[in-house]
Amino acid sequence: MVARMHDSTSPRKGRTGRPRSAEADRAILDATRAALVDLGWGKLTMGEVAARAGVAKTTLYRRWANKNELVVDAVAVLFDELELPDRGCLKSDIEGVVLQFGALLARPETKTALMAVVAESTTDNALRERIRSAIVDRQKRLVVLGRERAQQRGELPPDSPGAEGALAATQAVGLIFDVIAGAIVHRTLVSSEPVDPAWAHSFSTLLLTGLVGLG
Amino acid sequence: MVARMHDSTSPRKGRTGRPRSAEADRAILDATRAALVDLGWGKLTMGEVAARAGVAKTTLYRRWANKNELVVDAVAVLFDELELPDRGCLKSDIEGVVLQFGALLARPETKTALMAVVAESTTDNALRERIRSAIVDRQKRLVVLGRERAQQRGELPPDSPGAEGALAATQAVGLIFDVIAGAIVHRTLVSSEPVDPAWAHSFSTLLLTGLVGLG
Amino acid sequence: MVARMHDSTSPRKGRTGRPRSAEADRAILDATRAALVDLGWGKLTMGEVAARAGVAKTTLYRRWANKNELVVDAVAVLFDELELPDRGCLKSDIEGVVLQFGALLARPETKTALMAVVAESTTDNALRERIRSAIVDRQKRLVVLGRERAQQRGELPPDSPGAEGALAATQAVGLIFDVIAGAIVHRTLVSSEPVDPAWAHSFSTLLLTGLVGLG
Amino acid sequence: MVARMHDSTSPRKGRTGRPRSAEADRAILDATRAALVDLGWGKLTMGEVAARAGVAKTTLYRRWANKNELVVDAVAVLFDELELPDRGCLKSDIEGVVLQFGALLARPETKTALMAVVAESTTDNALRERIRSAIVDRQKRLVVLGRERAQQRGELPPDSPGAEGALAATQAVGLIFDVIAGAIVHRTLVSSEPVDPAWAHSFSTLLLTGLVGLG
DNA sequence: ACTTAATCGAGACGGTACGTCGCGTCTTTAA
DNA sequence: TTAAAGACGCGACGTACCGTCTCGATTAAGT
Repeated sequence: MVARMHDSTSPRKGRTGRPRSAEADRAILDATRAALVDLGWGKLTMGEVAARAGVAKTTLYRRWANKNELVVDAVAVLFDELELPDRGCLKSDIEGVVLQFGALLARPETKTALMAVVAESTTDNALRERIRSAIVDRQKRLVVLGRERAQQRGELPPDSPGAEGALAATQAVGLIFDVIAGAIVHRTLVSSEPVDPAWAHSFSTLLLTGLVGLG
Repeated sequence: MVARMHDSTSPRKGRTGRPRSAEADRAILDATRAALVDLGWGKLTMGEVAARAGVAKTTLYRRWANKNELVVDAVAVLFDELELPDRGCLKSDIEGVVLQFGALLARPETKTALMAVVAESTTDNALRERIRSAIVDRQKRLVVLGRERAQQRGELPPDSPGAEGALAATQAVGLIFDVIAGAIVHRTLVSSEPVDPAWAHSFSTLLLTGLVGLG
Repeated sequence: MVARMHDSTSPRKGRTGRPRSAEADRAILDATRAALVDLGWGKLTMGEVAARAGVAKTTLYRRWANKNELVVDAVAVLFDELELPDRGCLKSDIEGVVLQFGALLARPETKTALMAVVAESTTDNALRERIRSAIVDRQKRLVVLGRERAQQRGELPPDSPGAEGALAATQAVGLIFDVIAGAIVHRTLVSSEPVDPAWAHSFSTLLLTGLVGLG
Repeated sequence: MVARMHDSTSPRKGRTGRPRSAEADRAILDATRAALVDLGWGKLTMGEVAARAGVAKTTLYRRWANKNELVVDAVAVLFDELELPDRGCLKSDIEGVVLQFGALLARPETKTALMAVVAESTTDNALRERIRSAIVDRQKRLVVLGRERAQQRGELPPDSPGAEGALAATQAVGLIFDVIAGAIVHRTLVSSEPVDPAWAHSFSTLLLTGLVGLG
């Protein structure tokens, strides 16, 4: 189910009949997020979402094919709030974004939704692709940006020139992203301990100087 | 559901009544893993597991309260196969365990089951606790062991003496575990790229020497 | 369970939503009767009825709260086939209806179902009420009709005028109904002997002339 | 299952091993009657009876093969209390026994148990036979006795002599028994109205003088 | 006293049916 | 044509009892 059933931007010109309610769209997505917080993924039902949104089940299915699609759309927007403020040095930049991401994952709807859709994606390639494009890849910009800033400051060596260097840089971005996002997610969801300033400090130290520097 | 319904280690001394069948335990867990491979998390049903195990559904529910608890126990044992072979230096040891863990997560039953139960655990504290005790905490041994070995070899500084030092060491183990496990899980399940020797090399380099060394 | 879950007579005017399928109603009641013949009360299951009716189990439960209620409704209609043909004199009329009722109770589905629901009704007031309204009270018409006819023929004295007379008539109908129905049921189900013309003759003689006349 | 699994009168001579507990027998039958009152036939479970009797389920099944057998044994004794006191005339004798039987059937355990086993017997011939021998036929003595008394008093004509007359007398007893017992059972369990002196009077009048005499 | 063996309680076992819940679809009336 | 309402077929759920089967612990009668 890659093809969207739903595109609120198309005005559906030249069509007859009663138009779809834009308000229903908003109410459904809001209800989905709220229900996710209250019930979690497993207890979330389409009927419940419809009831909370004051809408018939038919109206949901007219827009989204199933629970996964609905939830991905409902939560994708939540991840766009991450930013990389310039705190003057690479270490501070890292700590800042780590704390932001940690705070985001501490919120119940974010935590629940992210894990649920990722879990579902292990058996649904289309869903995995959708998550990557809608959520994950968009956040790699933070790593790219932080890296560029650090190179300009001289905290990191510049990329090697040429195609090889570009490839190495891409791979480095991927690696760093997996390490940062993975560590935060694992600490929050598996170890279930908080991503607080002390941990952010330890983590950024490890990331910058390695195990030897950790002491 | 804090109290365990199931504890195969206690021999139930002095208790009356017919004892639980140890063979049923084993058959159920085997059937769960097999069904997980064939059907995936979403299609896995208690009835199917019972049928495959040649056991009544009641027998499952007598031991596990629901699908999540059962799958955690069924999958937990898979993680016990991880080892830390002595490859002579810290870097090689890390690469070895990273590759092992990566291979484990590449198997469908591990991947799908682990993500699903972690997702459910975001709204189920008892389940989270069970995951931690049955899976996560038991694997921290690998980090502890690798650290000790490296200290004996002189690759890492020894722990500071006294209570403070012990605390710092515990925190360091937790941090390192979150970083290693988090990175592997994230690469496998979110980025959906393989944990191969090249990546293991890059990752262990980053972990040992930090971003500067990655250059 | 005083409120009816099921009322096929109300056309639900002005209500919204998909209406209940009248065909499903019929199919379910037919299937219930057929299954009753094949399986008997004890082996009759809701799932079996649903399967025979080509209907989902939920559809049964949407209409009837349990097996008893369903069977009462399924069997009630069978009693409507009883008639009081005009055979010219009271005694013949009685013999006719006695034989009809005896034949009805000889059929397996009637016998097994009636006794089972009556047995359940000893501890279920709602069920007893349903039996009375769906089966018993509707057949009192036969007694009322037979009595009127006999009065018109002069075989029985007319009702006394006034309220007292009406009350006495009502009580007489109740008494006669208990005697006739009770005797037939008892002979069939407890004594397990047939209601044949000879017995019908003896019984109607007893009923008309009393023990002295039986001599 | 006509053969008894259980015979408390045999001392089991010459057998070794622990003897059966006579107290358990009594406790089980008492518990069965009590549970029948509280729960009714449908909700009565072997486990419940065992728990109330302070006995293991095994102990029940060692003595009775199933619920039916147990309940028949538990309730048969209740019907032996009926008597036919000599009140001087046939009509009074009838009213007396009608009221006795009515009072017996008004008690919850009697009512429930009788209907339950009769219902079950519609699909179990052995059970029907057991009921007839243990309960029904034993009460026909009341009709025989009352008839003889009335004949001695000259209220009823004597039996015709010879084999034919004996047959006729047997059939008359059967008919009268079905009418009396049937009417009382029907009024109590189906019409669910009380068998009080007024009704007993009307009924005995009908029985003696027939419909014409009923007025 | 010591064996022998049937009984006891407790409770796990393989089954069957239960009545409920959520899914995603279909069918109605109203706007 | 869409909307709300709600019935539909389907399939899994988790529970309740069934009647059977181990268990270890009693409890006599026969040695």
